[in-house]
Amino acid sequence: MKPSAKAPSRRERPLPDLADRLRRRDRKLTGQRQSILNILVRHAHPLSIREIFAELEPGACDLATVYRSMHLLEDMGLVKRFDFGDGAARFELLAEGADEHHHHLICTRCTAVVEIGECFTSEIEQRLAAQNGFTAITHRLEFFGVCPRCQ
Amino acid sequence: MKPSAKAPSRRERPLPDLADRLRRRDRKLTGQRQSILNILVRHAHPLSIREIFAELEPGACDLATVYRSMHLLEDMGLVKRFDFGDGAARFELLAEGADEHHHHLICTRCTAVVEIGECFTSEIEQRLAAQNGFTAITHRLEFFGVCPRCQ
DNA sequence: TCACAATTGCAAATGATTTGCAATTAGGAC
DNA sequence: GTCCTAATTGCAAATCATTTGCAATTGTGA
Repeated sequence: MKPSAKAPSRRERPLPDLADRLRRRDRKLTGQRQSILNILVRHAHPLSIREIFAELEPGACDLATVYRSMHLLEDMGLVKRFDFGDGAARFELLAEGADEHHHHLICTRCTAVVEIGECFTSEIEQRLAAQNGFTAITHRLEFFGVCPRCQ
Repeated sequence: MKPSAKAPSRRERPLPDLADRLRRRDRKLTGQRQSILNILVRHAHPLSIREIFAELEPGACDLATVYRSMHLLEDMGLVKRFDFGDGAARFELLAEGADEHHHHLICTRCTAVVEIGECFTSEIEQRLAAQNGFTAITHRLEFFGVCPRCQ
């Protein structure tokens, strides 16, 4: 491994309680995890693994470690995974505790993303659950179109 | 190739106008395409490539050909592609001309699929388009949950 | 300062899907 | 029915995203 090759810039510790949340689960606060989170903090939009990896300082973190970290962060509820249908998962940082359920409007040409705060399907979910005997219903909803700049 | 090794059963020509639709585009009505379509006709639910391939008579059609055929059928508007988020595309036959816009309720345990005829997002689409200057808006919406049998 | 589980890098393995290429074939023309 | 040619196919190798085995390394609590 290359432990000390990690961090030039020193503005780590993105989420104030990050260390605690990790510790609570017997996980370690490693340099690579901090680097990844810093990148997520700087971007409001969903990032693909490859985008995250590209922003990491060269040698800061292995690609496999990014994948593993995203799984961990997802399990911990720190990030939310999105699937825009292009074969690559995207991740967005979730604020502490907040549920942050929302959707996206994605440009099919340039992949620009507009966040849509509202969600209009909860009643529908209830009804579907009742009608079909399903439980634990969730949904995935994304909108696609051509953004103003790409028209 | 194994041309004559194709078809034991002889109830081909699934869609009455299939040949015409293909011809119109300078495409050929091959045995493998008929076999694939026959399978789709027999199943009302979205099938993955692997499921389609498994139902083909052994040696009837190469896996690569199934992939290529699904692209062709999709381009021709004969099938609709779905993404349930498990990394494998699914395809469902579309009836002639019909738009058939609909969604699914998928069991996260056994992958059972319930078709949901209604779609409730058109007004929302309109609004999103107007608010964000997007055009050609479409959406992907799937529900997930645990079906009665898996609870 | 220690011990040990958690973590990481690296490389190889997966799994879905695509593609190059030479051989084959469907379908229109004669 | 026979030809001709572009469309199609099988096969194998190539991609791409993601995962995993393993030995070396490092946070962390004691």
